[in-house]
Amino acid sequence: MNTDLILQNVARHISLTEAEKKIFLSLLQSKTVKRRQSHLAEGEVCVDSTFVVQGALKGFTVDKNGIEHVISFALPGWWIADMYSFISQKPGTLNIEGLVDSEVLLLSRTNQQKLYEEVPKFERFYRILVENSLVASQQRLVNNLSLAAEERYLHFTEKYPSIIEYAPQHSIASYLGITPEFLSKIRGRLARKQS
Amino acid sequence: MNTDLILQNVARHISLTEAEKKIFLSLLQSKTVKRRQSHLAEGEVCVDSTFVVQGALKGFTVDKNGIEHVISFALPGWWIADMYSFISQKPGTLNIEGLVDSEVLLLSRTNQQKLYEEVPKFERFYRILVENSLVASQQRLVNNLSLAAEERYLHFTEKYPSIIEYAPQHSIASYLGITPEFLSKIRGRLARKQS
DNA sequence: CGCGACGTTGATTTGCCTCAACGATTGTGG
DNA sequence: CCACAATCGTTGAGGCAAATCAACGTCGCG
Repeated sequence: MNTDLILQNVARHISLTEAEKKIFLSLLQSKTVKRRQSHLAEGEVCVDSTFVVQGALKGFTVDKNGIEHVISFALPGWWIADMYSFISQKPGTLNIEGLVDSEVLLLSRTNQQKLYEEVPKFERFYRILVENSLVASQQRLVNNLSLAAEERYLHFTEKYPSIIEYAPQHSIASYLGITPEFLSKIRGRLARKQS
Repeated sequence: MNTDLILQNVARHISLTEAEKKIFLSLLQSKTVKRRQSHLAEGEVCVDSTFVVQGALKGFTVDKNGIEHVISFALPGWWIADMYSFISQKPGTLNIEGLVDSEVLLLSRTNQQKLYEEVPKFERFYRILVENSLVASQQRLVNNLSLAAEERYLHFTEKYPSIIEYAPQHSIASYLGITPEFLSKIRGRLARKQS
């Protein structure tokens, strides 16, 4: 189990003694998620919060017409979960699967609660984590409401250049809220402009 | 200062002793925000997290074409802030103003930090609060990506019937991500269908 | 009263979608 | 190691949901 990245991630917001680190790590479970393999499926309860050590995942919902809507990507150092389901421990609507073969660490809801009790500092850690997610989510909302598709794409490539290396183009289109065909046309236009 | 509602709000997630309640309340400040009065303006640092006791507020950004985009409403019992600015204490992009004459309570960032130190339970309280906001924000993203304007409007009226009593129609249109004209047409269509 | 904010309605335009066809890769079973 | 299917991106023609623009009626308020 490669724990460097996650300890580093935690250390950005709270500092732990060696004993606390040990407790934390003992509550984690490691897993590999292969490319295209489902890690969480719609209708299941999201038992674990997932930390990506290596590789890349995507989280998405499927609407009544069978269309995928990518809600989030997760790269090394990022957390991903169906927050609604994870918090309520009721069946959720999110699917999570590997974009490439990946290494992840799991913290179950039960273990998270244990962690809060044994090392209360983690309340702060997760508060900050969730605060940052909220800021990002709201920013994305604003972008979707106020920018045209082409601008959203340019923002995206600037903000998350590394995702482009992992995610197929149609997943990026889905994340941006447009069809793959239309993203292709945007890219064509931009490439022509460039030259 | 009417503190019943906010103590009730806190009690939903953590329980406080009388002494802790006293500390908490001593860190709050009360204020009235009149209809159409700005409570927070773009470019300012969001010093306070705002709890609505009575009335209603809206939070919105203004894009480069001068178009308002309503990010959130806040009714009695709800919190509102420019999360990005509040957390980082850097100038933000959100505007907040009264939809009607309102009573609010303010918790400044400094006092919040004090609160975390003096009553660590509040770390948990705000974690849960932010978790719920995040779930709502993500759900809204999904809706915007997967539903047509009419469906979004129907969802909205079902989920937030009370907002309709306070917010003018063009603010609701903005929240839904459509123009006021188009919302008017949707409502016309629905009314005709109804009868 | 008269002005500004608000909602409505219609004509026209447009950003993005749908559908369909096609090449280039990838991967998989025989 | 090859044939074949599946996945992925591209391109074009046509269509639709929602935007834009403009005109108008109503209401509340200084």
